[in-house]
Amino acid sequence: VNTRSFPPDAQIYRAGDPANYLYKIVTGAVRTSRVSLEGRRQIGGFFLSGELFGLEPGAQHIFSSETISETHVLVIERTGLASSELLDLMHHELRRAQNHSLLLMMTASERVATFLLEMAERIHSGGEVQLPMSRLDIADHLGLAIETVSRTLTELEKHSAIALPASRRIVLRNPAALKQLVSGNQRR
Amino acid sequence: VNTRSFPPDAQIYRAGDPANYLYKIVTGAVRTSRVSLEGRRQIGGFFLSGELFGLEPGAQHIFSSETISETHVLVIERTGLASSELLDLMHHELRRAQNHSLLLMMTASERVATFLLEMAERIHSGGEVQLPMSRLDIADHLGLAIETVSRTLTELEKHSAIALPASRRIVLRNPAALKQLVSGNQRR
DNA sequence: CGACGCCTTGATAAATGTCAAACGTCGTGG
DNA sequence: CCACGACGTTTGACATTTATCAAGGCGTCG
Repeated sequence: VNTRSFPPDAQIYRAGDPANYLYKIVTGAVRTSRVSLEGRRQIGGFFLSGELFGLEPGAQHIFSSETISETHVLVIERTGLASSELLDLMHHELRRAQNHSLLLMMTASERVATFLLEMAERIHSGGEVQLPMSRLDIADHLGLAIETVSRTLTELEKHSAIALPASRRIVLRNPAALKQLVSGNQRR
Repeated sequence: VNTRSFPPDAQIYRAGDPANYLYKIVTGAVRTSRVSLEGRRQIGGFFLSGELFGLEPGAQHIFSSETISETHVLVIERTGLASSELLDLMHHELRRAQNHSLLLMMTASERVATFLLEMAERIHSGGEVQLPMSRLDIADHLGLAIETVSRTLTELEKHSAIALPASRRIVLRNPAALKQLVSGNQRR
């Protein structure tokens, strides 16, 4: 169990690298990504303080991973983990991937609302979310154009579901409205 | 290790049921599905002869599973599997889920082409695919409207990438063109 | 102050969804 | 044997959503 530090936008591992290590974030934020044949970038997930990433099916990484901000990680040898632990982590990843698929079948505002609620939950900083990632990162995670993400956010602000004191600070003014949006009970 | 048979459109297990068993298809075809809060149906995957399904994160099923045609399965107790086997299966599922996410970020024709190529590979019946599932099933798997799936198929037929001797029989007349489509090198 | 990166906004085009109708196939019953 | 009806599929017209292209604003850091 070793520790390492990375500046912003540094690559921690690349797709194709052997997947021998897991990483636990001490401070900072990380995204995993891959570029499809068509040239589209997919962001598999975002990982925040206290979260674990780097676990992948097979011996090699399919996704690359890059830091978003300056990041300190604990490096954990995969071989040092009991298979029951591995199984648990795999469960978690699988569920994440399945939910991501579901998310990608939603409309733009549903995706954005879902994303915000999830982020708020994971950051648990009382109604206000400080996003580490750029709009483009969010767009590539949600499968939307960056302009659509931006427009959707201002739309949510207009309906006073959220407030945007700064572009990366988001106040969940009305989480219930967001949840309702996710449940699709209202069409606009 | 037991064996069971189901008529078409029978439910094998439901979301929420304890996930104590895996199923190996002897003959037939199965789909796993769930319905989101918004009422959209998502089909997680299709499973064909020889394939294994029913493995899910956690103790309960998240997806339901239904037969598509008459189906015979081998029922396998999860507890009877070595954790290394479980891990392998989980790997496989995880990769499937990740690829599904990628698919859902593609355009309609890319999704359909990808789907056809994958099906052809799994059925390996020499250039011709006999699809067990309905257009609606395909649509709910690809995250498209049924009409879009239908239109895309006739479009592919017009470009003589495929032939449609019957609605559920598809001849891959030009797999290279399909692959090219998937790689996004041509816009229409 | 100025330049750069990121974000937003606007105008327009393209893709996809929705609603509706027609078509084909297949099985049933007259 | 044929007519009918049910169901899945296709096609058409149109509405809506989202992407694309282009410009402008805003904040930060030199």
